[in-house]
Amino acid sequence: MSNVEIYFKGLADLSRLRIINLLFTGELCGCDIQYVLGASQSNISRHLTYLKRSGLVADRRAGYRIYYRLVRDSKTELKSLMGYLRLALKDGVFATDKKKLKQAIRNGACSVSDSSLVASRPMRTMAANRERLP
Amino acid sequence: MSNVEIYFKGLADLSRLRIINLLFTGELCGCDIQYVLGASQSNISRHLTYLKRSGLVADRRAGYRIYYRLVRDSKTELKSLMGYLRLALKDGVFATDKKKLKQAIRNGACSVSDSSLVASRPMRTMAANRERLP
DNA sequence: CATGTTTATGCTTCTATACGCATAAACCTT
DNA sequence: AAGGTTTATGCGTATAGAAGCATAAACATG
Repeated sequence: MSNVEIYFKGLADLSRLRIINLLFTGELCGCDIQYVLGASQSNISRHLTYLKRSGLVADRRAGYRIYYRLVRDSKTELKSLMGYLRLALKDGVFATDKKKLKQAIRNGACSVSDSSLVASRPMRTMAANRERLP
Repeated sequence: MSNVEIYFKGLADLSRLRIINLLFTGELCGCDIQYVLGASQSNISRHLTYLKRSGLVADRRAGYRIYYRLVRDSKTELKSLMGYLRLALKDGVFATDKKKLKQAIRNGACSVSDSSLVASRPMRTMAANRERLP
């Protein structure tokens, strides 16, 4: 399959677009993504696997967490696609998702975009996320 | 569904990407698209319907032919997406498809990008297309 | 009106994918 | 080693999309 086709197949799903939208904020661990989307753990995991397979998302392990991020490819092609996404993901669910994420981070979610802050911030667990649920 | 999602679902298919690629050349009628992709008529028709529903392609009728074209939306968002596509669709099938199309047009396919040429060019039918097939 | 050209659609089949549930796997802390 | 947190995966099911075949619909010309 051509890159283009792979990218589009990866992006042709609302949940995955919502994840991409969140990742524009910075690196996130799976549990925070799960919290914002309000979906099941296996669901989120599968979508993240799909996005990795498509070459749009990369990850790194840190302890028992895995942090996901948008790939920073230097190729013009991918940059252009990301540029479009940044433009296009802004209304509706995408906006409310971002608000929800920021709120969660203020309340001490596990993810931080600036990894130098990790040590100085309280570590919140998934249980803590669950407590934030309505 | 958000626009983004609709666009990506519309583009998450190789045949439809190949069609978009051809339409960058200009307006095309269904039979020439069919000839280049080498697919069945109903197949092409369905993909074109899908692309129209997604808001990526527009059409106009001229006699018993229908000419399809990329939408020329002034919104930055869609322009950005089209910009990406123009960048990304260039290798592999996309390149050979374009060659095949140009060849077909030289040989007198029904489609012309410049409608002012219509009168002065011989009208070729789908039967003519079939004759060009191997 | 009869015939030919192009496009659309109803129907069926096949495949891909999304989701939930349960369980495994990787890693941590104590 | 034991128990807790996060992530991955196997399995079954439901749904969406893609393709082929036949047929209808829209339009033209003679």
